[in-house]
Amino acid sequence: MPKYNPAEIEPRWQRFWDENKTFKTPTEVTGEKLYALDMFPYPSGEGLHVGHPEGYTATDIVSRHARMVGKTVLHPMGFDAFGLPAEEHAIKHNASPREFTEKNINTFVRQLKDLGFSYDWDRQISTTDVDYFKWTQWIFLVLFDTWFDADQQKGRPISELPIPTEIKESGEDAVRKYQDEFRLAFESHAPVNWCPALGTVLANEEVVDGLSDVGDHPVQRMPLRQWMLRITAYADRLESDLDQVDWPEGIKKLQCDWIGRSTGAEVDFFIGDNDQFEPWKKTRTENGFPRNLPDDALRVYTTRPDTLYGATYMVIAPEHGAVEKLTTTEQAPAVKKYCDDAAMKSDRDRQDDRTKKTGVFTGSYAINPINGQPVPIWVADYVLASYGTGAIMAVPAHDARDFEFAKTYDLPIIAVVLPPAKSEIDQAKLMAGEICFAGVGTAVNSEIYNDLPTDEFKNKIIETLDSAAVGCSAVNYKLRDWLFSRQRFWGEPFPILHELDEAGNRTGIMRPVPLESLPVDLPFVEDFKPHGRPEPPLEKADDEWLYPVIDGKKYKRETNTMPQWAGSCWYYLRFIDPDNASAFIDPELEKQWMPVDLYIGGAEHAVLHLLYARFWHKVLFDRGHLHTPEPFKKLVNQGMILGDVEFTAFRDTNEQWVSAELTCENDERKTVLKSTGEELHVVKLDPEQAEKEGDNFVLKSDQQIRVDSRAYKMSKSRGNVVNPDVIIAEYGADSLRLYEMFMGPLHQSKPWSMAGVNGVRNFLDRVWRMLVEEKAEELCLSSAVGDHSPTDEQVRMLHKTIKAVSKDIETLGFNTAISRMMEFVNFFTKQSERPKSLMEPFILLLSPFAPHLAEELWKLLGNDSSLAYEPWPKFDESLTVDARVEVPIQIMGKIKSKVSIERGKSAKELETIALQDPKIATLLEGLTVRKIIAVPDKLVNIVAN
RNA sequence: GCCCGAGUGGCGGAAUUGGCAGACGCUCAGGAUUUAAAAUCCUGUGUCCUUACGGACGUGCGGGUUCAAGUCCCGCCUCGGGUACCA
Repeated sequence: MPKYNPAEIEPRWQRFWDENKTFKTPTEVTGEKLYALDMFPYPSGEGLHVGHPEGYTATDIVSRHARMVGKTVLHPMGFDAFGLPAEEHAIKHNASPREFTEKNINTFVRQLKDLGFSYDWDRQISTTDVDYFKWTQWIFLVLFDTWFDADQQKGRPISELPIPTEIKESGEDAVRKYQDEFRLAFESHAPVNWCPALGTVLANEEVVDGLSDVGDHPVQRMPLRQWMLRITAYADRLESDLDQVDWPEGIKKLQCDWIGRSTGAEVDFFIGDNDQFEPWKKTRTENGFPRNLPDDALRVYTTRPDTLYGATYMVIAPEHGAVEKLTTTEQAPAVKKYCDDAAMKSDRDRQDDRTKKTGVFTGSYAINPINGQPVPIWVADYVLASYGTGAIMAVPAHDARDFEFAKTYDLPIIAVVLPPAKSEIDQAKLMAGEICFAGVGTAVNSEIYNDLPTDEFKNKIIETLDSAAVGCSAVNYKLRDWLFSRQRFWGEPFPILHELDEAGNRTGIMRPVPLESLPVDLPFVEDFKPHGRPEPPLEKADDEWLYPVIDGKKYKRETNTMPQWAGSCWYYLRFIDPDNASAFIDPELEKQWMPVDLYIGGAEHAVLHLLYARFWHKVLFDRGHLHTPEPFKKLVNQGMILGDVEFTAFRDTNEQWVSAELTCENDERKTVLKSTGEELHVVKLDPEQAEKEGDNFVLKSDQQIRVDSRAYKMSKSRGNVVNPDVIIAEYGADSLRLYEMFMGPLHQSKPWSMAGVNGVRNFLDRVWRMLVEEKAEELCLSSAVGDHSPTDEQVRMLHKTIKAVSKDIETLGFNTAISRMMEFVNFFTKQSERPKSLMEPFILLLSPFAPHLAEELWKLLGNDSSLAYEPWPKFDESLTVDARVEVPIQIMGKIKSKVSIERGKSAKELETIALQDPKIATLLEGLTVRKIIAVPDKLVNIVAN
């Protein structure tokens, strides 16, 4: 009994593809190329999750389709394998992170092959391969060798950096140190996330709400020598080049917001005696606006220079360099205490305190350059040292934070912007300082600028400030430079040597490891357990590794390692030329294949990975190593696959049911009674126990009790994780692929449903039976399939299907493509004659979606080679439309009748046909026809009363 | 708070430029086949009224534009995601 048996078919075809290298990338691109890329996975110990194959199936369908339309396809897969979990595992089990990682990669490869993806496995790479990270280190050295020329907006070799004469005269070391200040990769003393409980430093992404992602321990900020990458230099290009790519608008916006470009002005407030203000202004006008701020002024950044007349006080960050200088002796103890407290505060505490504003008066005043008014200077932690100039002019009438602060400390509030007339803001309250208005409007209380609209005012006042040399227009970004080092073992070592003096101390001179000495491999380290101090584990390497001697000089290797992002910043380039031993990529191949045409992955990488990769790409582009300014032409984010829908009900301590709308979640994520906070039992219901009542679900046994119905994110703790291995074993890989595509639109998140998997399996069974004689002893074609000449109707069915499926693959509308194929099968299983000439093209249509089954049936239809490169079926437009159409006839927009007519009737003819329709004629009796709208082949609407 | 995204049957979801709401699948019900079951095949399945013929209502809510609105405009509500003192 030859039943559809994926467990037998699928491994057989996977072996066939493997042995015949069916999906090996051609060495030459002929005709059009397609580079279809998945965001490569982190090979976790848990193995593949059903979320992975969603995007992978999508790119696989696109790739398989592209091969059939004659494109040359690059479709690779690799692994982003550095990272904390492997290191943690190694510490716990006293094992090697490399072995653990390799084991996990093997599992992933096995699982991916089980799904029948058409990857070119000869190009498999892992970021942990020594041959791979050799080039990651090389790219780091490119960054190290590059400075950003702001005038040309371009990264250039450090050797081209203009050196001031006085530096040049001070000798070679001075020049090297000067250059070091401009490199895109540079050292700095930055605060890091130090977690005392875990005894380790954490990456930002491992800190959630000021607590460690693992174990919820508090995290402190402490300064440490770190490597930084000057991504801020590329902020403008990273923002403006988004115009060149075909990405979802939402993702572009996320990146823009993350870059956070804002325009405004820097303004200097004079610090000194009142009678010195006029002379100061005069000197300024004469000497111009100083690039480096002199001691006699406090510089602020504002996006609203138009509110300068409303600045009633100033605030500097507790970490601001001028705090001490500005603090009067009288205020010194209070200010010192405040700043010390702020430094001690963990991020968590700062978050908790965010709602209430605190601060302390320094005792000094600054003079507003526009009106000569003295304003008090405060210190407060709601101003960040790391943004703008670390100081602000506070305009409480027009900024919510300043308003709150002014109310707390009873500072004056002066309104200087009137809201537009149609606004609902209460003007009287605004003028009285009772409310705050942050929008735009027209100026008031601003002397000669009164009545100017905000925008005009801004431009005018920047001009004024500029000509008086007390301010200038300025741009700021939320984007910070990228903290690029980690104090971990399992990452790429930096290819940097620090020169040591006789005593073994760093001289401050750095030397890149030369290309011929790359890669710098990870040394053997006995034990990389955290030891309570934030020193990198590589400090424990033996002296031979740690202290190389070159040309008689002793060096110490850099012992920080790169973050996990490093390897994923350029892997898409290496896939093009994975075995190149002499370069990171062959320039000719790069020209052939770049950019990536389609890039699919999760939205969790919308900002960081995509921004970092674009940054590296631009640096490599500037330095002439690449020919495209952007790496990823089209980007699609797949939605999240949630667990099966769950029904939950709640019981109180007396075992009484509590209706869902009376409950809420408390801070500890426990479900409690809204009114009393009493903790409730959460009861998972069988779907049978719930039923729909109005807009909600209720208990069948007590319809007064509302229950919760929703799908949750899959998680181990919730126990709703679906393992792809299990689905493949039970339904087959083709069913899993098809189901994940059939669930809904690719970009949308959607709940898993086992019944749905069964549904698509049913469809594949029907495909099988459409062609296979199930009752026969041996595998053979169904008697219905043969060399019949097809009927018109059958031909139309095929051509309609080809058209729809082809279009849907192009727009990535896989769910509707599948439903069209279902319609085809539903139609033909009812036909007693199924012409082979129509069955063959159908199998080709199905093949990108369910490749194993398609290959099997293709062979059964008498073909002896793989269908992977068969030409994609073509359709004839004229054969996709029916000769007759059914046209609804409406009266006043309501359908009253339908007529079947020949396609292509004119509006005039339609009108006549509609009025002659007996049913319509009866209904129109006694009514006056006012107007008839007839849309050919669509509908007729009669307006009558 | 702010910024995105989404609300369509019991469920997942379909619906070129406004033009037959509910394609396709699941679920459920009935029937055929079968000694029986599984499998398969057929029929039905938005809500309400009606014995029926048929009719009324219906795309989160309230308004509007239009011959015609799931689709366009205005005002809300709910859910999901992101982000958080960025001046």
